[in-house]
Amino acid sequence: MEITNKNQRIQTPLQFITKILLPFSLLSCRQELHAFALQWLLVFIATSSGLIDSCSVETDIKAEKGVKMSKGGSQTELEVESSKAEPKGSISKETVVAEYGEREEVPLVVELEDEDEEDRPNEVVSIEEDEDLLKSLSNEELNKKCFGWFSLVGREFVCDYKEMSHTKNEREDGILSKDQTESSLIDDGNCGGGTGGGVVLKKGPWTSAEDAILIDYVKKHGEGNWNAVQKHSGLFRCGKSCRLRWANHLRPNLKKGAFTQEEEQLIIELHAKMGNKWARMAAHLPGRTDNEIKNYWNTRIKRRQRAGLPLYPPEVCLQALQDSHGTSVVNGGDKGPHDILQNNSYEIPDVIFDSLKTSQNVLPYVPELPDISTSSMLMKGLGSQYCSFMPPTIHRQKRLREATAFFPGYTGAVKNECPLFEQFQGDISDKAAQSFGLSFPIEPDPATKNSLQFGVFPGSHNLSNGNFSASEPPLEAVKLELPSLQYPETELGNWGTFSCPPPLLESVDAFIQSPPPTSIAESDSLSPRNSGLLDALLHEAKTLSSAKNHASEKSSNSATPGDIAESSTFNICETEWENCGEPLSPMGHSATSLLSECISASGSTLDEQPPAETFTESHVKSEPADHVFTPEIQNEDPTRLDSCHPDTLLASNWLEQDSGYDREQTIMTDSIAALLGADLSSEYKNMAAGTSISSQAWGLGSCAWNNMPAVCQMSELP
DNA sequence: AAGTCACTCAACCGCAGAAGT
DNA sequence: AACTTCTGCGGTTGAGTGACT
Repeated sequence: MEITNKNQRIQTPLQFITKILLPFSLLSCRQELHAFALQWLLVFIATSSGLIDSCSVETDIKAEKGVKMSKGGSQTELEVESSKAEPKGSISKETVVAEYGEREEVPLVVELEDEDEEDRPNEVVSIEEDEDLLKSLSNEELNKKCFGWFSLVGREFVCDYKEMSHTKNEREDGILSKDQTESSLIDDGNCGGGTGGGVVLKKGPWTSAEDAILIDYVKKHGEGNWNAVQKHSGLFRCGKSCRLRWANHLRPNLKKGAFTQEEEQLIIELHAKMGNKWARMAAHLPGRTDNEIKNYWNTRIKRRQRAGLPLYPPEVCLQALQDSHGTSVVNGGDKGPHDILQNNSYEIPDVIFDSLKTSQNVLPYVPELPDISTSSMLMKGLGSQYCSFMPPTIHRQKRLREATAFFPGYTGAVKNECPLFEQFQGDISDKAAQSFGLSFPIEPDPATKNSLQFGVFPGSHNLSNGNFSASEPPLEAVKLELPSLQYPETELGNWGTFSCPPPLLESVDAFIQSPPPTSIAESDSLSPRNSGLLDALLHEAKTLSSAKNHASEKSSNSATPGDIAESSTFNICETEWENCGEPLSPMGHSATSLLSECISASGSTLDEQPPAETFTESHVKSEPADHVFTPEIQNEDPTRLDSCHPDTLLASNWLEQDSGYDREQTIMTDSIAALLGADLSSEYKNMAAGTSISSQAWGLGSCAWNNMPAVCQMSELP
C-alpha cells in the first residue's frame, strides 16, 4: 500500500510530509493544512523516535472534500468528492456496513494523485479499501502507511477528517470501535477535566457522525440520562456535551436562522421582565434555545451600547414600570406571580430603573471620571447598570451568600475610612451610608483598585437590586454576573482619589424603603423591595421628570458639551439625593447641596474637557431605533438635546452661578474638603483647583462620554 | 493583499439544585 | 441526613467569517 502521485513514489510518512503535504499546505495557504502538515511532521518525529507508540492527527478539511457512500443496487460504493469537481474516483465496496456495522469506521488507504488543478495539488482522488492489510498491521507499521479512517453512519460514509495517520486504537473523532465501546467507558458524569474513567472525552465541534450517533441514540432511548449516551453509543462525549448538542442543535422543531422581529420584540419584553433567565425566555420562544437567545442578547447589548442606545425601548420600560407598579399595589410588594416582583424583594428588574431613566432623562451614559475613585465607581455602576440599562442577573441566593462573605470587610471600612459618612451614620442607616459606596481604602495598586472598585460598586446588580454593593462579590464574582461587554468602558485603574459620594439609586432605595437598620449584620435582609419602594420610584420618576422639564427650559442655551459632560456626571447624584430626603451633613449641608457643591467645585476643573463626540451610527452596526432613535434626532444639536437632562440643569445652575463662582468655589471646596477629611481634602482641593491631578482626573477624553449624545437624544423624547 | 476588528455561533466550564442512594 | 449523581443554567471563550482600513 502506498501513496502515489504521478511523478514520485512516496513510501514513508516522512516523504509524504516533505514532498507533498508541506508543499501542498504552503502552496494552498490553507491554515488547516499547515497545521495538518505540521502535526503530521510531529507525529512522525514522535513515533519514529519512539517517544510515543502511536499518535493521531486530527484536522478537518471536510469542507474541502467529502466522502460519501451511496448504495447502488447490491453494491455499496464509496465516492470521493472534491468540493470543486465531480467525484474523481470511487471505490467499489461491498458489505461495508455488514462488516463494520453502523457507527463504525472503515480504514481506507488514500491515494494521492498529482496536481491537475492549479490551486489544489495532490487532491485526494481515490480511496482504496484495504482493511485486511490494515488489520494486520501493527501501530508502528500503520504509522508508515497513509490511510484515513472514515466513519460509517447509517448508509452514508462520513469523512470526519481525512488525516492520513491514525492508529488502530487511538481515535479522536469521538467514535469508538466496538471493542472500545464495550470495554472502557466510565464516565465521571462531569465532563470536567476531559476524562471519564480514564477515557479521554472529545471536545470541540461535533462532527456529523457524532450527531448521527446522538440522534440515533435519542431516538431509541429518549432524552435524558445523557451520561449513558457515551456509555452505550460509543460517543466520546460527556453527557453534558451530548445534552447541549441535542438541545441546541439536534432536537426536532428547532428553529434556525435569525430571529424574527416578533421574536426579537418578545425577547426584549421577556428580558425586561426576567433578566438573564435564558432558559425561561426560551420557553416562550418555541424552537429557540437559551443559547441562541443569550447570544442574541449579548450581541444586542454590545450593539446598543456602542450606539449609545438603551437596551430597552421606552415602551418596554414603561410597560415594565406600569406592570411593576400595578403589581406592587396588588401584591403589596411581596413575591407575586408577576415576573418582575417574582424577582423577589431583593430585585427590581432594572427595567424599572431604566424606565425611570427614560422618563426622567437621567443620562444613560455617564462619562467616566478617571482618578475620581468614587465617581469613577459611580460611573462604573451607572455605566454598567443605569447607563447601559443592564438587567439583573444575579440570583438572590447568590447575593445573600455573597453578602455574608463579602460584606464584613466593608463594615469597618465604612466607619474608618470614610469620614464623611461616618458623620452620616447618626442620621442615615449604615446601609444607606454603605450604599454610597464610600467604604473603600485608597489603594494605589491598580489591580487592587479594580477589585475594590468592583467590590464596592460592582456593577449593576447591587445598584438596582437594592442590596448594598458590599454584598456583591469582589471582582471575579461580579464579573461572572455581568456580561463581559459591560466592561469595555469601565477602564480600570484610572481612579484612586476621592470625590463626591456617589448617590446611587440604591442609596435612594435605602432611604426610601426602610428605616435605618441597626446593624450591618442585617445587610442580608436589607433592601426589601416593596410597594413603598416602587411607589417611591414612581414618585421619583415623576419628580425627576418634572425636574427634567424644568431643566430643559432652564439650560437649553447654556450647556456646552463639556458642561453637559461634567454635569451629567453628577446629575444622578443630585436628583437622587434630592429624593432621598435630603439627609443633612454635619456641616449643615444637605446631601444634595453638598453634592451640588461638590459638583460645582469639580466643575471648575472641567474646562478643558474635549467636546463630546458626536456619535455616528456608522460606527456600529445598524440598530433598530426603538421608535426614538432617528438620524434626525441624532443630528440635532447635542447641546439642545443634552440640556433636557437634570444633569444639564445642574450644569446650567452652575453656569448661572458662574459670576459668583470663584467665591463660591472656594467656600464649597473648603466645605467638601472638610467633609472629606484630612486625608482627602488636599486631593480634593487640588482637584477643585484644577491642578494637574484634576485636569487629568476629570478629563473625559477616552471615556464613555462618547456614548452620550445618542442616548441623550433618545431620552429626550417622550 | 494583508491586517484588524467586530460579529456570530458553538461549545465549554463552573455552579447549583434536584433526584437518587 | 449525608453523599453522589444527574441535569440545567448562565457566563465565558474561542473559532470562523465578513467588513473595513
